[in-house]
Amino acid sequence: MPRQPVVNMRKKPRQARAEATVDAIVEAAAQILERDGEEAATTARIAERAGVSIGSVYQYFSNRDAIMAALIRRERETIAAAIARKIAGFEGADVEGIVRNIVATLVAAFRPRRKRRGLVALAAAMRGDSRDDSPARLTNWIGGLLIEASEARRGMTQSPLTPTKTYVLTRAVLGAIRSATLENSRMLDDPAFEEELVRLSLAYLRS
Amino acid sequence: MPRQPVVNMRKKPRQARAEATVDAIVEAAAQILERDGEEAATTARIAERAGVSIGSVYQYFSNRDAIMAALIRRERETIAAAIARKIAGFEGADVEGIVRNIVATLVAAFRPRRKRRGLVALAAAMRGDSRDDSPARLTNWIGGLLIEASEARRGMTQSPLTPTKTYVLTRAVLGAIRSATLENSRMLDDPAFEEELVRLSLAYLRS
Amino acid sequence: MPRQPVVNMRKKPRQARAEATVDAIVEAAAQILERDGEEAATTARIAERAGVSIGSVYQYFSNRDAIMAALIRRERETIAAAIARKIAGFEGADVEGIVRNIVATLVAAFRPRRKRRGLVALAAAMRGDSRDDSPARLTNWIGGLLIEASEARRGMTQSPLTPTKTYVLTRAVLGAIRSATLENSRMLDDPAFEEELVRLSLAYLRS
Amino acid sequence: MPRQPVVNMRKKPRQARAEATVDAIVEAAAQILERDGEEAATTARIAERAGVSIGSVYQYFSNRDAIMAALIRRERETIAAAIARKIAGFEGADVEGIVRNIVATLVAAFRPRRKRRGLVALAAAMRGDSRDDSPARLTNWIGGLLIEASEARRGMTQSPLTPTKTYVLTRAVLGAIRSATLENSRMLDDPAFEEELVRLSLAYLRS
DNA sequence: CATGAATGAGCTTTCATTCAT
DNA sequence: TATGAATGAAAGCTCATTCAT
Repeated sequence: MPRQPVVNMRKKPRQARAEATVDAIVEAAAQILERDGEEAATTARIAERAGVSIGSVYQYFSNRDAIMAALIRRERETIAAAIARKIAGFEGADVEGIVRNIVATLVAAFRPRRKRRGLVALAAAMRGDSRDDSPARLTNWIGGLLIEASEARRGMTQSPLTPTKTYVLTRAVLGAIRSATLENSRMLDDPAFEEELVRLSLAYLRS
Repeated sequence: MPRQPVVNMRKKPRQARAEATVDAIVEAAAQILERDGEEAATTARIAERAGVSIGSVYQYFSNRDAIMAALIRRERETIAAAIARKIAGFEGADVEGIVRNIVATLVAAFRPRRKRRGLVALAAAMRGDSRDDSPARLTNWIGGLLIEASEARRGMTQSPLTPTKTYVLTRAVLGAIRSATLENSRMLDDPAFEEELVRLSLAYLRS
Repeated sequence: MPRQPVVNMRKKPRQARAEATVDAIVEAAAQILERDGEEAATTARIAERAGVSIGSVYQYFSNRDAIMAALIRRERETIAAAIARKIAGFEGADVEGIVRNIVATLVAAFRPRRKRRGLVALAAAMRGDSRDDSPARLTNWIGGLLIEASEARRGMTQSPLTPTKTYVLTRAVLGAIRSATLENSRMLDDPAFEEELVRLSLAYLRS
Repeated sequence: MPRQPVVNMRKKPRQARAEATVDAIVEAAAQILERDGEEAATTARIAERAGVSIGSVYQYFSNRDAIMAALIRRERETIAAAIARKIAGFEGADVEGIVRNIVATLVAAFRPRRKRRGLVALAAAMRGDSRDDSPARLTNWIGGLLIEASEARRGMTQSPLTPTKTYVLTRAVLGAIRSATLENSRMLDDPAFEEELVRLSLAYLRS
C-alpha cells in the first residue's frame, strides 16, 4: 500500500522538535481514545497528555478531525507495513500457505493494542470519509493479494476468484477479527480462533 | 429474543398518545442520524422534527443517551422479529435450508434503510455498553439457532459446531453484511452477494 | 424610512420576558461599546452586563456580529424616527425653514449619547455591509427630503438640486456632525456650530 | 506638518536593510487591510506577506498596534506631503485659488488606493488615540492654512474666519470626501464632485 | 539579528438539561 | 403535562507574543 502524502497538516515541521510534537499529539490522541473513548479525546485533553499547549496542536492540525484522521492513517499504515513485511516471504507459496500467512498476520496485527485498533477501525468507519476511500483501502489491498495469488496458482481454487467472492471473503475474515477485537473476548489469543479463520477461508476458496 | 424491560424510560407511557410521542421521538432521531450523522442528532433537532418541545422529550427520556439506546433497541428488535417470523417455517429443514434462510433474512433485514441500520450498528458498537451485552446478543442468538439445528441434524456437519466455530461463522457473515451496508455498495442488492454468503457458510460448516 | 424586518434573529421571542432579554442584550452591547470600545464588546461581557447567560444571547442572535447589526439598526431607527417626527411640521415651509429644521434635528439626534452614536456610526462604516446599503440609507433618505423640498419650491435655489449636489451637501453636513461627535468636542453643544451648519447649507443651496 | 518622532518602534533601524524590512511590514499590513479587512491583518499574515518571520516583526514593532499606528502615520504623511508640495505655489493666490487647490489636492490624495485610505481613516478614527490628537491634526493644519490665507486677503471673505467656521468647513469637505472614498462611489473620479466641493467651500466663505 | 516553535489567555459557539409558566 | 426560555459547563479554535536555537 503506497504511502499517502500527509494531508491536512498545516505546516510541515522543519525543526526536529516539531516532528516530536506531532508524534506526541497523535500518540496522546490514541491513548485517550483507547482509555476513555472518542468523546473524551478533546483537543484540550490531547494537548495536555501530549505535554504541549493547545496552540501547538493547532500549529500542526487544522482541526480536531485532522488529528483523528492522522491517527487512523498511522494505525492503518502500521498494520499494512506488518503485512507487507510478511508478504516478502510468500514467493512461490501455495494458496493455503498464503491464506494462512495473511490470516496469521492480520490476527497478530490486531492482537497488541487490540482495543485501540478496534476503536480506530470503528472511528474510521464512522467518518465515512467520502473524499478518501480509506476504510476500504486496506481491505481492498488484501483482496488484491488474494486474487493475485489465486491467479498464479489457478487450479488451487475450484472457481475463479470473482470480485464478489473476494469482497465477501475479506470482509468476513476482517469482520470476525474486528468483532473479536471489540468485544474484547480472549478469542484473539486463542490459536483455535485463528485456525478456524484459516479453515473458513480455505473451505470457501475451495468450494 | 425476549423483550427487555425498558430501562431509562422515565415513565411508562400509559396512554396511546404518549406512546405515539415516544415513537415520534425515536423515529425523529433515526431520521436525523440517517440524513446528517450522529453529531447532528441534537436534542433540539430531535424534538423539532418529532414535533414536540424539548421539555416533552425529557418527559419520556432521562437523557440524550436514552434516546439513542431506544433507537438501537428498536432497530435490533425489528430485525430479530423478522428472523423470528421466518424461523417458524424452519421446522424439519436441513442445515442448508436453515442457513440459506437465515442469511437471506439477515440480508433482507439490512436492505431497507441500509444506511440507518449500518449507522445504528456502528453506534451500538461505539457505546461498548458494558452494562448490556447487547452488541453481541442478536449474534449470539443466531448462533444458538445454528447450534440447535446442527445438533438436531448431526451428520450434516463434519464436525460438531463448537462455540468458536459458531462465533467465527456468525461474525464473519454479519461482518460482511455490515461492510456492505456501510460502504453502501450495491452489493446488498446483488443476489450473487447473498449466494456467496450461503456458500461461505455451507463450505465452512461442511469442512 | 421604512422599518426593516429584523433579520438574523434566530428566534422571534414569543413570550414577554424573551423580548426583554433581547433588549437587554442590545443595550448591554451599546453600553460596552460606549465605555470600552468595540473590541471590549465580547459575547461574554455582553451577556454578563445584560444579566443573562451566554446561552440566552445565542438563543436570539446567531453570532456576535448579529448583535452589532441589531445595535446599529436600533440606533439608526431612533435617529430616523426623531427626524420623521419633526418632518410632520414641515408642510409648506420654505427651503430655509426645512434646512434649519433638518440640521437642528440631526444635531439634536447626535447630542445625547454622542459617543455611543459616533461609535455606532463608525462601526457601521467599518462593516461595509454590502448586503445592506445601510451606511447610506439614512443619508440618502435625508437627501430625498431635500430634493423634494427644493422641487416644491423651485426658485428658492439658484440651480436645480442634482444628485451630486445632494450627495455633497448631505455628506458634508453629516461629516461635520460626525467629526464633532467623535472628537467629542463641545462643538455639538455650541449653538454657533449649528448655526454655521445652516449657513453652510443655505449658502451652498443658493450658490 | 512636522514629522513626529517615531514612538513605539523598538529600535531605530540604522541600516538600509532594516528600513526596508520596516517598510515591507507596513506595506504588507496595508495590503491585507485593503484586501481582507482589519480582522484579517493578523501578525502572522503580515509577517508572511512581508516575507519575514514573526520574530522579525517584533524586532521592529513593539506590538500589533504599533504596526497599525505606523500605517496610519505613513498614510497621513503621504497626504500631508502631497499638500505641502502644492502649497509652495500658493504664494499670492486669492482665496478662491487656494480653496480650489486644497480641494483638488485632497480629492487627488484620496483617489489612488481609495479603499485603503478610507480604511486607514476609519482605523484612525476607531482608535480614538487619546495620547495623540492625530485624527484631527491633518484637518487642523489645513484649517490653519485657510485662516492664514483669508487673513492675508481680508476682504475676500465677508466675515472673519472663526475657529468654528474653520472647523465646520474642513470637516464638511473631508467628510464628503471620506464618504465618497468609503462608499466607493465613482464620485471621486467625477470632476463635478470636485467642482461642487469647491462651490460649497466658496459659497460658505463668502456668505 | 533572524527564525519559527511554542505558548496560553481568552474568544466564540454549542447543546444537554432544568424549571417557571 | 406541555412548553420553550434560560442556563452554563465545556468544546473548538485564534492569535498576539515570547524565547530557545
